[in-house]
Amino acid sequence: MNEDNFRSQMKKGILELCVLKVVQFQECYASNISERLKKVDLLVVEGTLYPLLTRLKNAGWIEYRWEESKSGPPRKYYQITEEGKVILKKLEKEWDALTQSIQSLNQPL
Amino acid sequence: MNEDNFRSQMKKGILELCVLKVVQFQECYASNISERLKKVDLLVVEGTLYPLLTRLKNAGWIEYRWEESKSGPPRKYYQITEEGKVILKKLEKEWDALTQSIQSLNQPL
DNA sequence: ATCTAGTACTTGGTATTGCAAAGTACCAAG
DNA sequence: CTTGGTACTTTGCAATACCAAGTACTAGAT
Repeated sequence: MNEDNFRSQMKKGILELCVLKVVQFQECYASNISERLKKVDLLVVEGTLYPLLTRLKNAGWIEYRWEESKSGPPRKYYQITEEGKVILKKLEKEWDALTQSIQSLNQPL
Repeated sequence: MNEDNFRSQMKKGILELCVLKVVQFQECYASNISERLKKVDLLVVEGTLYPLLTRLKNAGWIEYRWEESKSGPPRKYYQITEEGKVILKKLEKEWDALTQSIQSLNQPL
């Protein structure tokens, strides 16, 4: 056990929430999302982000359209679906509840 | 992907923090910890808690002493170590930073 | 004494998922 | 046509939460 890996471990399971939060406002492709998360010190590497986006898409929470790029191959621009918006609200509630729970452990019994 | 498992997924990686928070105040054995976490809806089952306690002990963040019990086998009473207290402070800072990061995703760009 | 129930701890297997690394594919500039 | 940049994909590994079964000890009932 190593505290240096702790942030990475903590991220497990909340990255879905973070990605949904990012794409809820506007269409993004992977690099947009990656940059946005990087700005808030939630670095996600390709090997994590792309499979995650695929899982979210297969779950029907996000969808994408192809768009040509001037500088390279076409990009998948993701947007949140109506179902995704519902899920996002649920996940945000769960997140708030979790932070409350942990907060409550700051005092004995 | 299924939102019902989300809370379980979110817990990944933060249970160490929760257990350290619980044992920082007083010696506990596994059932004490389990009950405390259950009260704040952070249910942890045996198969998760016991290996977790072993990992924390092997990392030197907690230690235990045996104590006889009137109703059953002896119990391992865990307490936090000095090193554990240092780690706990670090993890709490990481946790605060993480919640700040996620909070900041609640508005566009 | 032996059996049963309750408690405490341990162990083996599975599924999930973040990550590293390698691979594929497309485009533009030299 | 080669090189470099960008975008997406795939494979394998490691960590770990969970489930399920198992071990071990004590106390009380039969």
